[in-house]
Order: sequence, then C-alpha cells, then structure tokens
Amino acid sequence: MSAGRKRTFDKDEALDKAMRVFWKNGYSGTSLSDLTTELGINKPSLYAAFGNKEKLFEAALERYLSEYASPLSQTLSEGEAIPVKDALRAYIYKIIEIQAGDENPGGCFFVKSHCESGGVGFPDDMSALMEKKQAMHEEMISNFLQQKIAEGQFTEEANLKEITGYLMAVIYGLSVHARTGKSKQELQEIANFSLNMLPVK
Amino acid sequence: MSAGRKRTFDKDEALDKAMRVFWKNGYSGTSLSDLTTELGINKPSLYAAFGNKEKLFEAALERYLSEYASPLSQTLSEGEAIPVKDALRAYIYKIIEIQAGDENPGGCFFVKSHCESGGVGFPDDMSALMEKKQAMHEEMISNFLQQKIAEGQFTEEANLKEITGYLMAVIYGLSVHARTGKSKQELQEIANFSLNMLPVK
DNA sequence: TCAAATATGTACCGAACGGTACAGATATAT
DNA sequence: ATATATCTGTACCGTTCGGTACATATTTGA
Repeated sequence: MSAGRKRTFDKDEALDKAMRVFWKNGYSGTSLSDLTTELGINKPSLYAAFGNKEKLFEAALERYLSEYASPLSQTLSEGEAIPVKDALRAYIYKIIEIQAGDENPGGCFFVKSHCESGGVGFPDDMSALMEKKQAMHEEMISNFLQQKIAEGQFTEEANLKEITGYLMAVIYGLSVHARTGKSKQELQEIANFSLNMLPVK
Repeated sequence: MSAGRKRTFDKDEALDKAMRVFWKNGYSGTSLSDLTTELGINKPSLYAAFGNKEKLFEAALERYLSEYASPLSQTLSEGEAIPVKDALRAYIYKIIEIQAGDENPGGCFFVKSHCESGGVGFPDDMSALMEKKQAMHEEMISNFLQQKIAEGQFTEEANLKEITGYLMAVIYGLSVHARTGKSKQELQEIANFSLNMLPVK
C-alpha cells in the first residue's frame, strides 16, 4: 500500500452524489460550490480525486450510463426468447422507474446533457463523447430489433431504421414527460400505448 | 411622442437575437456578455430595454411561443375539415421545420428550458410559468383530439388522455432527435411512422 | 524514528459573473 | 433657446466563478 494520509470520503459515493447534482442542474447550472457542498468535501480534495469540473462531469456521465443504461440494455439482450413487445415493455418500464423515481432528479441525465450540448459553456470534447454514446445506444436498440425482425416477430413492411428512430423518440419523449412531472403511471400508460401500436404479428 | 434620445437598435430584432442565444445555450449557459455581443448593444441599453437577465429570458420564451408555438396551434384548429392524421402530419412537419432548420439552433427551446427547469440556477418563477405554458399546450392538443374523437375519426377504444400524452411524447422525442442532429427527412419518417399507427378508422 | 507520500483546510488567485452609477449625447416640448 | 427626458458608452461595483499555493495533518515504508 502506498504512503500518505487516507482519503476521508468514499470516492464512489462522492461520484454518485456529483452525478445527481449534474443530473439535476446540468453542467452550466452546477458550480463547484454546489458540488463541494453536496459532496461534503472541499475543492482541493475534489480536484485531487477527479481532476476538474469537466472531468468530474465526464466521470458522472459515464457512471450514469454504466449504472443505469448498460444494465437496462442487458434486459433487452437477455430477452431473446421473449415476445418483442414484452421485452420492450420491461425495458421501458425500468427506464420509467429511473426517470420518475422519487430518489432521482426528474428525467434522463443523458437527454438533459444532449440539450446542453453545443452551447457555448459546454465542453466540445463532451459533445463529441455524447455523440458517440448516443450512436452506441441507437445501435444497441437497432441490433435488438434487427434480431426480432429476423425472428419474424414484425410484419413484413416493418422498417428497421424507422422503428429504431421511433422507439428512441418515445423513450426521449417519456424522459421529457418525466422531467415535467408526469407520474410513473401516466408514463406507463403512454409507453403501453406506444408499444401496442407496433407492427408486430 | 415622448422626449429623449432615440434607441439606436430595433427592440424586436434584439429580442429575436436574444431568443436564439438562449435557445442555443440555455439560461445558465448564457452570460450577459454573450447577449450584449450577439445583440450588438451594451449592458445599460439591454437593462433599460428588458429589465434583467431573467426578464429577458421570459420575454424570449414568450416570443418563442407566440412566434412558433401559437401559429402552429392554429394549423391544428384550422384543420377541422381535414382527416386527423393529415392535420397532425402538417402540424408536426412544421415543428420539424423549426427544430431542424439550419437557420435555428437545434431542437426545441421549450423542451430545452424544461430540462433546465428545477435546477438551482434556474429561476423558480420561470419554472412555474413553464408549467403553465406546458399545461396550455397539452390542453390545446387535447381539445383538438377530443373534437376528432367526437367526429368519430378514431376507433372506439381510443383514449383521449393516452393519445394526447403519446403525441406530446412523440413531439418531445422528435425535438431531442433534432438536437442530436437528425435530418429533417429522418424526423419526417419517424413522424409518419408514429402517425400511421394511430387508431384511426 | 523519521523521511517520503498523500489528503485536508484555509486562504487566496485572476477572470468572469450579473448589475449599476454617472457623464455625455441626442431627442422632444415649451 | 432651453429645460427635461431618454439612450449610449465607459468604467466600475460586489460576488461568484473555476482553480490552486501552501501549511498542516496523517499515513506508510525503511
């Protein structure tokens, strides 16, 4: 073990708190004071542990994706034997739990960041990173749907690109609805309505 | 006419520019320097004309709604004799023109503001105002759909609240898609896909 | 035991923030 | 013509911004 004084806070816990602060306030809307107050540490400790504001934001976003997005994606890839609508319903219900859960800020951290992306205060590197993550998410959904199409679960005229874009739009839309304060139940109703209309045999 | 030196800039033009700056960067992401630079005036002139940053933002949001949202709403209310899908398609196509138009920042100013709402840097009064505007928009769409249901254009099991929530989700989702850089054509395909599945007779 | 290494708290940095005082310019009303 | 009203430009206000220097407190390895 290396020499030196021990850190008095849990780094992972601190990152989780930082993620929630950014999730609630956005990158531009969050100050270092907001962070140090919420994390209960002071600036030098924060900088020693995470680099700077931009790097901390990036770490927070990565954490959000690995903690929330990736496990949900597994829901889809594991649901191979399940009818496509049921798999998607399970997927979207979990998303709703996150975005409308009382323990979290409303909505989706990723969507919120997308809305900030491109602005003058938002780091260009981050915009580029988000574009990449966005493409990965789209590809994941597309792969899942491709497989279901190959399995013959969709009707013949179903178009992969359209369904993918549609599903992402619905997910994005639910996220904004969640941010505006819609309840889990309302979101679930909308999700079911959206799924029931899919061109599935 | 009142005495005093004349204003050297067009107030309406300045407000339009301010709207676009906020639209691109958000409330927290926009500084007074950003505004004075873009508007080509200095701070005392800006304050004399618009009050302060918060009031200017409010005026910009109101302008966005009256310039873009309200005329579009008229598209719907005028389309009384038109089949519901065609009316909605015309409505959403116009939205797409705005949100993916090269002359504008990407996405929807209102959705972007909703994502900022509730954050520490965002004025509470503004959050309250946006909630009101949001409710008005929802009611407008709901009224339109109610009428179409009354006309018998939807199938019997169609539920007003669900369709309204669904349509708003689709519109929100398209807005986020637009912010991530999707082309007008892609957005139109997604819009058509979304509309074609509606439970219309 | 003591030097090296790491974390902490205070106190500070220059820059940018939102906002304004004030002097000078320019218009109208009388 | 002149008093009054309004706008403009400069220069500044106190505060907060993101970020850091430095002294002190702990820890480990030798």
